[in-house]
Amino acid sequence: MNDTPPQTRIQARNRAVILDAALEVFAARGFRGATLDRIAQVAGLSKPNLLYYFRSKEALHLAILENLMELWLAPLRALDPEGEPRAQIMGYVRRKLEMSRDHARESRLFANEILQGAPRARPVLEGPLKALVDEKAALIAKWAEEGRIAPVDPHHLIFSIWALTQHYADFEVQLRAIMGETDPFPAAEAWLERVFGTVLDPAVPAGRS
Amino acid sequence: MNDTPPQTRIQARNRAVILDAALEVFAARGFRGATLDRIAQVAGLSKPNLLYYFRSKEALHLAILENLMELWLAPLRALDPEGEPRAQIMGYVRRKLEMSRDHARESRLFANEILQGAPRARPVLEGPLKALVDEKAALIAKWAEEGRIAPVDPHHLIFSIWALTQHYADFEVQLRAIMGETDPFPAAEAWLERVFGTVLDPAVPAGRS
DNA sequence: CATTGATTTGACCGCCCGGTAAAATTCACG
DNA sequence: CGTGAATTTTACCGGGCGGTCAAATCAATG
Repeated sequence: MNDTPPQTRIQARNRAVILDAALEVFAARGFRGATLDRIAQVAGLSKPNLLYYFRSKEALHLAILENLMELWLAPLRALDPEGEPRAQIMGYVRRKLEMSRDHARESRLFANEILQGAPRARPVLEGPLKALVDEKAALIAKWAEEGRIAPVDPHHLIFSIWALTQHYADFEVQLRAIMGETDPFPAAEAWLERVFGTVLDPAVPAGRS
Repeated sequence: MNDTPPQTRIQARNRAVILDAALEVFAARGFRGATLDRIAQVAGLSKPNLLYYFRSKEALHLAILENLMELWLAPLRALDPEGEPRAQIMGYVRRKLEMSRDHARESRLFANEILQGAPRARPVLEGPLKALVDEKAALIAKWAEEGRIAPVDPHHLIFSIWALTQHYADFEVQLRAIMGETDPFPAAEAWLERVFGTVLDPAVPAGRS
């Protein structure tokens, strides 16, 4: 499985620099909108030098995607079947929101990729992502059946967590246009705690008409 | 104000065809990823012919944005200060979800634009959009003070409605990868009714720890 | 310090892109 | 059906794009 056998220090450093620059540019402009010239410029290298480390734009994008998958799936993977259900789900919400705050570029890169039909990420979505989601959805469904959380549609609950947390990274420009310079994350955390806290509370009757 | 004085039938038809094709292509690939050749091809015209109706790619994109603004703001604008608060907000949620179902391309075009820093839509965001949101947020705040809905942060409530509804259009590929071919909208509608129904219910205590 | 492999550079290629010019065609109207 | 305006096409241009190549430079080892 080790397909990067001997790696010099220079290689390690330059690959890292390039991946970071490419993340920046792909996130800000999408795959087609990004140019190798710009990535090379941000990385502080010449374009042919960049292509010495990654044989094509496509390969570079795929390398980023692979690098990111573990980071991206980790918060959901950490949902613990042995833990207290509501605490587990609230923890997931919190971790996802932290992702939006601390890894906004990664979030925007994914958003760009999916918006444009996921031409490169499709296999990951239909493979590992689907498997993980199905597994955790089953867990949440079990918790609901046992009455430890309110009865919910597990898939739509997960989609809601994605939507609400990622929105703060992906649509940041819009939020700032409306809210100004104030950091939205403290209020967002309180709000999301409130939303999912009430909707998961088994003692709360599903909203009256 | 009438800056399109005499418009022939051919002009009306071709402008409409072009705008539709451009919406399709911009939504699927973003501004930089879209090409005039492709838009012309989808519209069934030659590229110079397309440029006879819109003087540049930029102008075409702006025309779409202007066309869309009214459609896009309408659901929020319809929030009626005289209506019953919860019914009004639930109606807004429903209208926005309908937008995602019936105008997915428009949603994705906006998402692309905002994701990439809103270089063209910024004025609209900071102008009319902010004004409308501030107005309606004040209305929601008033309703909350009067105890007619649960106390909420009005801005984050609105952001949540955007995030949850638009997610079904913008991330459709991801949803389908996980859920398969089944239409997600019926379940989505029930779920959103549930979420906002409980979170707005003044009789429901904010979720316990 | 010489040699050899790793790294970097400059010059370049062919293609695609946004856009233009002008000729050719079509249309509306008397 | 003739005429002038509206529309469409053909041919093209300059620049930027992803990518290649061979030469130059650098780094590590004996």
